[in-house]
Amino acid sequence: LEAAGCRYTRQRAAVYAYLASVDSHPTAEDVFYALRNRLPRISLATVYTSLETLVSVGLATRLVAAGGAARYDGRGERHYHLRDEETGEVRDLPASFDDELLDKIDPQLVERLAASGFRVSGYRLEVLGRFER
Amino acid sequence: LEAAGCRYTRQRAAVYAYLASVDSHPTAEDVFYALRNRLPRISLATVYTSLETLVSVGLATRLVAAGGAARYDGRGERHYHLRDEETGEVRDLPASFDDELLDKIDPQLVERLAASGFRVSGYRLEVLGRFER
DNA sequence: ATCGATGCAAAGCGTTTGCAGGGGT
DNA sequence: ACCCCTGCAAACGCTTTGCATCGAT
Repeated sequence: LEAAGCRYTRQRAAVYAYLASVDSHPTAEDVFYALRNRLPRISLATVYTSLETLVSVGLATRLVAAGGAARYDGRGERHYHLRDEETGEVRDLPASFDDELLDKIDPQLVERLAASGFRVSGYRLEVLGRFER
Repeated sequence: LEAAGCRYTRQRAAVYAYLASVDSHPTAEDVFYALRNRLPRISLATVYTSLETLVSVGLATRLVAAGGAARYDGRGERHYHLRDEETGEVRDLPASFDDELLDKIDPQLVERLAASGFRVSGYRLEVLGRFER
């Protein structure tokens, strides 16, 4: 925390501790309600800013770029996407879609997931980076 | 359009035609402004509902589930995710992260993208489906 | 004629911001 | 003591909804 060059505060520490202790990928609101027991006066705005602080120093990741607008795609064939991490811009990735990619990660993945209660219907792959210029 | 069991309207047809004609992955607002020339009385709400109609009958895809809340992850190691397409719930995928997956799609992908002006910094893979019960 | 779709405006939800006061260094 | 962070509330941006009207079938 302080090692990452950010000031220690009770709230930030609590947000970080909670986030590191669960694997449920909570929303800001989830974190807020989880912390209210121990820190009754914490505000939702603080949770938001703390989370973004943690992301900016690399101690957390944001899984969905909510807040931006939804983007739509009218092309029939499935394909991968390039996403500019700074602007949110999306373009198509010029490469063919691989229906067997999940099998290449693990040949039994889909079956194992089914056995654990997750019915797979597809996957989505985004290459992250930056469009230059 | 009608083949998919949805009523033909000028607005829907225009939204669909525009979406199919571009590869820019427009936002609802982008579509709205693009159509205003031809359909000056179209409303933004109609564009939103038309887009969702197209998605529901499979003629379009929504690339980002904006509107939902952002989800955060405090775990250090990179990993894949499972996403419930109906609830938005996210869990970790129990499989090791493959740093070379992009190379398995195309060994020269990263270089080719660099040559075309996209600097790759990573990728994100989500397995889509449904948590049962 | 029917019933779903449109257009408008207002509400809704998640997120960010302005500002005054508090706490970490 | 300094300055950043917090808490509150209000603003914000994107999306959805209620309702009366319109239009495709």
